[in-house]
Amino acid sequence: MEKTSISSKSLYRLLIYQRCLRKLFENGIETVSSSALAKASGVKPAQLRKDLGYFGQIGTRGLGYPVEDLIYAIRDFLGRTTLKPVILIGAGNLGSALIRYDGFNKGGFEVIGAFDLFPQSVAGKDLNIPVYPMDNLATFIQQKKIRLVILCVPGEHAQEVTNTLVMCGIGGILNFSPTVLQVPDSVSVNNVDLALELENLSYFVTQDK
Amino acid sequence: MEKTSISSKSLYRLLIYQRCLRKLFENGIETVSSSALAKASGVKPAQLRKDLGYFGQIGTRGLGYPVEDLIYAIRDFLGRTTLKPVILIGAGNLGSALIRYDGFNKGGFEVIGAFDLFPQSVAGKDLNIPVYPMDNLATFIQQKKIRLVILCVPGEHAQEVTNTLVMCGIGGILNFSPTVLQVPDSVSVNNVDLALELENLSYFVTQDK
DNA sequence: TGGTGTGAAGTGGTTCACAGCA
DNA sequence: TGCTGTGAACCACTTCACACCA
Repeated sequence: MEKTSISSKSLYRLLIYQRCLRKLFENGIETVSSSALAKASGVKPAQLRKDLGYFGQIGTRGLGYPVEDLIYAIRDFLGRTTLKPVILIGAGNLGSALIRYDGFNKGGFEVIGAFDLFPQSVAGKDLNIPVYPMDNLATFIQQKKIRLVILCVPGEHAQEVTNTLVMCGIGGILNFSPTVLQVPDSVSVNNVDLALELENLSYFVTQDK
Repeated sequence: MEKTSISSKSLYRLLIYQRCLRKLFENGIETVSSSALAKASGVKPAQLRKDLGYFGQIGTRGLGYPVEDLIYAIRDFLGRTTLKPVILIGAGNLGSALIRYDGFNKGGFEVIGAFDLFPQSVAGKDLNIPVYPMDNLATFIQQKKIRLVILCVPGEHAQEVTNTLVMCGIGGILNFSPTVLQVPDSVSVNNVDLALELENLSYFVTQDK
C-alpha cells in the first residue's frame, strides 16, 4: 500500500493505538497481537491491521507486533516533531479549564497565550499563561507564527473571531463554540460541541430501565 | 420512508439543523430553502433533504420549509420531553467547568449532582450543585434513576468507575477521560477526547505558511 | 500452528439527477 | 419556474476470508 493521505477516521484510531501502546510499553510488554491491541482500542482486529498497513511490514506473522517499534513507526508517520504553539481565545469557564488541562501538553502542544475581551476579569483565575485583550490577537498570531487556535468564545461571537483568524492566516481551529463556522477550504476546523454530544448520547439511551 | 432507526451521523446533523432553525425563527424568518439551511449547517443540500426525509412531507416544492413547523417536527422526532437528570463524576478542572457550562441546560439536561474522590477539595469552587463522595454514587444513581453520566475522572480511574456505573445500570456515558472504556452493548458511550481532537486537527494543518 | 497482510466482498453513507408539484 | 422528495449511482470505510510465513 503506497503512502497515500490518510483519512481522518484512521488518524483518530492511530492516535488511540499509540496511547494503548505506550501503556503496554510502560508495563514492560514487548509484543502485542492485533486482536489484543484492537480490543484495548475498541476496534476490530482486521481494522487495526488495515490501519497499520500504512507503514508496511511491521508485524511478525505468528507472533504479533513489537510494541516499541510500532510506537516509533506511528510517531514517524504522524510527523510529530517539535512542540507546537497554540493560542486559546475566550478564557471563560471552559476556556480557563482548557488552559489548565494537561492533556494538550502531553500531545506535544503548548498553549502559549490566551485572548479575551476582558482580560482583567480572568486575572484572579490563576492561569499560568498571559491573557491578552483581543486587540493584540492579529499581531500576536503573525509575530509568533501561530497556526492552531482553540476557540472558546460564546456562539454569537464565534464567526466574527473566526473571520479575523482566517485573515491572519491561521491553519486550524479547534472549535468549542456551538456554532457552525464558515471558513475557506484552506482552514481546518474540528468541532467539539459538548451539548450536542450529550443530546446525541441521550437519544440512544432509553429513559426507563 | 418509514421511521427506521436513525444513524448517529444523521442525528448530529438534525441537532445542528435545529439550532440553525431556532436562530432563523428568532430573526422572524418563516421559510427556508434546503440550500440556505444546508449552507448554514455546513452540509450539502441533498444531504439535508435526505435527513429531513425521516419526517415525511414537510417542505413545499418550489418554496422551501416552514421554519417553525420544521423545528417542531425535529423536536417530536427526537422525543425531547422532560428535563433529563444527569450526574457528573470528577469535579476537577474540566469537570467543574462543565458543571458551570450552560449549554447542557439549554439542551434539556440538568446536572443534579457531582461526585468526587475528594469532595471537600472542590468546596471553594462555588459550584451550584452538591458534590458527594464516591461512596454515595451507587445509591444515588439507583434512587434518582439516573441514566446519563458525564465522566471527567483521570484516565487511570476511568475504567474502574465505569465498571461501577455499569453495575448500577447506567444507560449512557459522556466520556472525557482519555481512555477507551470497555462496556457491554447495553451501555452507550460518547467519547470527547480533547487531546486527540487537537492532535488530529494538527495533522491536517501544515506547520509553515 | 498462530497471527499478519491483503484482495475481495459487504455495508453504510453521500451525492447525483430528475420526476413531481406548488 | 423553483425547490422538494427520492431512487439510483457512487464512494469510503469496514469486515471477511484466506494465502503466507515465522
